[in-house]
Amino acid sequence: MSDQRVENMSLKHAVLALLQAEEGSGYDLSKRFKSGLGYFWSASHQQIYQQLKKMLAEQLIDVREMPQVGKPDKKVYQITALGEEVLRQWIESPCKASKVNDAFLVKLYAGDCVDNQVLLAKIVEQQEYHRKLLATFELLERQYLDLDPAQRSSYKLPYMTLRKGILGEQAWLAWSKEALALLTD
Amino acid sequence: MSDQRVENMSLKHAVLALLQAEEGSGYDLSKRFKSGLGYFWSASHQQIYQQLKKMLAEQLIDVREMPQVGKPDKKVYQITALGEEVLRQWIESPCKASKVNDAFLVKLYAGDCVDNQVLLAKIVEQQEYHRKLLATFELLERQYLDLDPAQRSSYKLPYMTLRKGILGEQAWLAWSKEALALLTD
DNA sequence: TTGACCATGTAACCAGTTACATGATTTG
DNA sequence: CAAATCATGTAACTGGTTACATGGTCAA
Repeated sequence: MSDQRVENMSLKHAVLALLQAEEGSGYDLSKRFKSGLGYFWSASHQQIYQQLKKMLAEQLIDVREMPQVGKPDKKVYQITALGEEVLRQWIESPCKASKVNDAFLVKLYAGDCVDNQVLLAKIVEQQEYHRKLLATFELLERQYLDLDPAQRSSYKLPYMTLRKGILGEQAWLAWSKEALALLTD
Repeated sequence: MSDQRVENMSLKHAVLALLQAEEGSGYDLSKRFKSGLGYFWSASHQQIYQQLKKMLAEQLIDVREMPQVGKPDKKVYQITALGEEVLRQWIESPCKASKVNDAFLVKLYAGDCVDNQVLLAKIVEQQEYHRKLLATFELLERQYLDLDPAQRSSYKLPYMTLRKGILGEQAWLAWSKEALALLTD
C-alpha cells in the first residue's frame, strides 16, 4: 500500500533550483526570485517561508541559524542530498505545459465594448513596462558577456534563460507596434 | 461601512468576455477556452461550471435551459447588462502583471545537475510542441485573412491577440535554435 | 522623518487541480 | 467494440493571495 503521490507542482523545485546554486535565507531567495528566476516563476515571500517549512519537514533542505549584529538573525537553508536527488528527478520528468494568465490580452480580446482610446493607452502603458524589462535583461546580458570565458561557462544555462527573456520581450515590442498600427488603421 | 472588495481575479472576466461575444453553455465555453482565449487564459471545465454558478448568483449572467434531443440538455448562459458593465469597468482598470510559471525554463536554469543529453532532448521535445502551436495559429490566421473586409473588421481584436501568439511562438522557436547551438557549443 | 531595506512569520481566504460520478450518441 | 464527443456536475485537497504583525538600521 505505497503512498504514490504524484508530486508535480513546483515552487518546491524552483526553490531547490536556487538552493542548489547557492544556500540562502527566505529573504535571499525572495530577492533571487525577484531578480532572476522570477521572470519565469513567480513567488511571494509568504509562499517561500511556508514552502521552506514544508521542505525542511521533508528533509529536502537543512537550516543553519545565523545571528547577525545590527540586522535581524537569519536562517540560512542548504539543499540536502535528498533534495538534490528530488531536483534531478523532477528535471528529468516530463514538463507540464506552462500556464499563462495574461489579463492584458483578455482585455484586448474583449475590447470592442470600450473606447479605442482606452485600448491604445493600455498598449502604450504595457510597452513602457516591456521596454524597461528588456533594458534590465540587456544589462544583465552585458554583465554576462563581460565575464571571462571560464566564468561564462558556469552561467551558461541561466544565460540561456536570459536570452529567452530578451527574445520574448523583443517579440512583444514588435507585436505592440503592429497592434498600434492595426488599431489606428 | 462599505464592503470594498477589490475584485481583481479574472476567470470571471474571461468568461464575461466570451459571453459578450456570444451566449453559450459551460461546455461551449470550455471549448472556446481551448481553442482561442485559452492560449492566454486557461480554465478547466470544473472551474468554469463553478464560476458560472457564482456569476449567476451575482447576476452577471442569466441562464436559459435548452432541452435537446439525442444529447444531454444544455444550460445556455447570456451576459446581463450588469455583466457588461462589470466587464467594461474591468477592461478599463489597470492591468495586473501577468503571471508566468514556466517549469521548462526552471529546469533549464538548474540543468547542470543532469546530463546535457537530457536537456537537449527536452528542448527538442518542446520545439515539437511549439511548432504545432504555431501551425495552428497560422491556420487560424489564414482563415481570418480569407474573410472579406467587413467581417475582418469585426474580428480585428481577436486577430490582434492571434498575432501575439504567432510572434511569440516564432520568437520561441528562434530562441530554441540559439539554445541548441549554445548547448552543443 | 519618511521611506527603503533587512528579516521573519501567521491566518483567513480565494483560486485551481485532481479525482470521482453519470450516461447517451456518434465515429472509426 | 472502443474511443471520442456531448453535457453536467460534486468533493477533497493543494497552491496562491491578501491582510496583518513586528521591529531594527540606514540614507535622503
